[in-house]
Amino acid sequence: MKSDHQLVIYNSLSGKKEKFVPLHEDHVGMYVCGPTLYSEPHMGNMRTFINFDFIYRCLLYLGYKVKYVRNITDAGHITNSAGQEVDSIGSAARTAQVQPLEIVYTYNVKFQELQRIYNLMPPSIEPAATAHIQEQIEVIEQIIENGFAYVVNGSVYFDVKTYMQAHNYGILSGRKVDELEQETRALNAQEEKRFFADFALWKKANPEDMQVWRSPWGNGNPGWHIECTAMSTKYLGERFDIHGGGLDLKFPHHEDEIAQNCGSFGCNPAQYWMHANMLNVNGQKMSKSFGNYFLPKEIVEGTSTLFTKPYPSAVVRFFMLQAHYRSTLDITEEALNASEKGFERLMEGLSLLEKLTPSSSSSFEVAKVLSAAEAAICDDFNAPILIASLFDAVKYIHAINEGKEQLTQEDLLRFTQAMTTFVQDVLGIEPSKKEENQRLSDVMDMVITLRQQAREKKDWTASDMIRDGLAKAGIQIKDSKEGTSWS
RNA sequence: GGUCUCGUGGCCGAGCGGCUAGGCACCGGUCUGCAAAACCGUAUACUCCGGUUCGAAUCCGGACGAGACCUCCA
Repeated sequence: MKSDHQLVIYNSLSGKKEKFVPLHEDHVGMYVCGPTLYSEPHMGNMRTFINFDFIYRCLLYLGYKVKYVRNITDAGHITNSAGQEVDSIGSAARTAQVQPLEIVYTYNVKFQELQRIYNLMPPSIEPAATAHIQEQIEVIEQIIENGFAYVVNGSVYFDVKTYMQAHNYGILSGRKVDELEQETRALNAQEEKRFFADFALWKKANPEDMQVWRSPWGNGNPGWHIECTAMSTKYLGERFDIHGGGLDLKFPHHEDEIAQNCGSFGCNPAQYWMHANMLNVNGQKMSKSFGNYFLPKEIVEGTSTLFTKPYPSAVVRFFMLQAHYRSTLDITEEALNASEKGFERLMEGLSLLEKLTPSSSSSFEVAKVLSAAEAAICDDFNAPILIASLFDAVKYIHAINEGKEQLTQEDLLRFTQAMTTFVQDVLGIEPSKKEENQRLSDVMDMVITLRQQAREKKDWTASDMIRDGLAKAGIQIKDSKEGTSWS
């Protein structure tokens, strides 16, 4: 445990930055809402997962023992814009003419692959909703017993009006239910609900449902919000430290989670609620309904029509971390290119660091240069500031290389370790792996030698022909004092 | 319509009352046969109008603009 830090976290519940004090010293329980596996997660989804992966890594860096739970939604009734119940997984299964579990399995495999591509650390536990139906039923039973839910025709609804007499519905989202009431006039069509704001805990099965579970109220499906309550409670307890998710889940999903937790166990599940902001494309939230979304694999493979070339996943990840998690981020080709250049500068600085020659004394304090980096982490996981401080460090690396600054062997080692930790462990950026193709590299050695010979003979026509020819093949020649290299 | 957030230099994006954020692009320099690359350096900003303050991008009020949520969404 790093003793000399004070982590501050922006708590959505209070709307303020607060000192982070875990419930159990040195331990952190964190729950993050994961993907619904009825389609492939898009880039916006990935931003949220990348942000919480970064937060997870920061907590580990600070020395906490973190239990990180991120669920997988593979069941659950949802309501669409027309007010009808739609089982998104079920309908995807019907469209594809396969069983729901096949849908879930297919996309789960893809999601796991994306986690590897984007270098997400695996959570401690990745529980699936379908494996916790019994736990969900038990929570619902508890809510009914406490008088905050009612059964209608094989379905169970959360009783928001009764709940409001004892608790604050809207504590997270700041919504006043009375205001909502006026706006939702057409709502009385919802026959079973007593009150428009009531939400389903359990939904009676429809004849066409492909996934159905038994319950004390008959066959049916769990409501959308209850799985998170059941699983967070099972793995982290009735009360834990951090609950995270995308900003768009704040209402109703997280608000209802709080209601369910209070309604069953009498407490808000999380001390700190954290919300990651959206990824924008063309100034709008990336969303299927806007048609401005692309897949995390498309940007890596260069198959998205939005971009003219592929970008390595590490560059995309780096780009995302150059914005704070609470800010919206606009993704454009121009911005991505800027990040790519910066990424390479950072990476080259890092590899130069390993080649530096030590001196007999140090001309600056390594700890001082990197204190900004740790301070940034502690200030609500400020990744952009962290990155800025690493670029400052890169300046020092070059200064050492040019003999303007010196470090002893010991300090150099310290510097290298710290930089590697920040870049690889905290930011989760792996140096881009160059394909080590021995044959190509042998050929290139020869080509470069030929060009060098031509240059020595001042045969510029030949040397430029080689250079231009290589450029056409996508290989860039870099001349420097130390010799010629390529990439 | 209601609730909320935001408006920073050519672009992305930090900042949360006084101190150069950072990256990219631009421009200048070093290097170079030329170029590229690399490195160094300079410049450019806080939507508008009021107010508070010795001092405001930063706080308050208003205008305009953008976005999110209110319905599935990371």
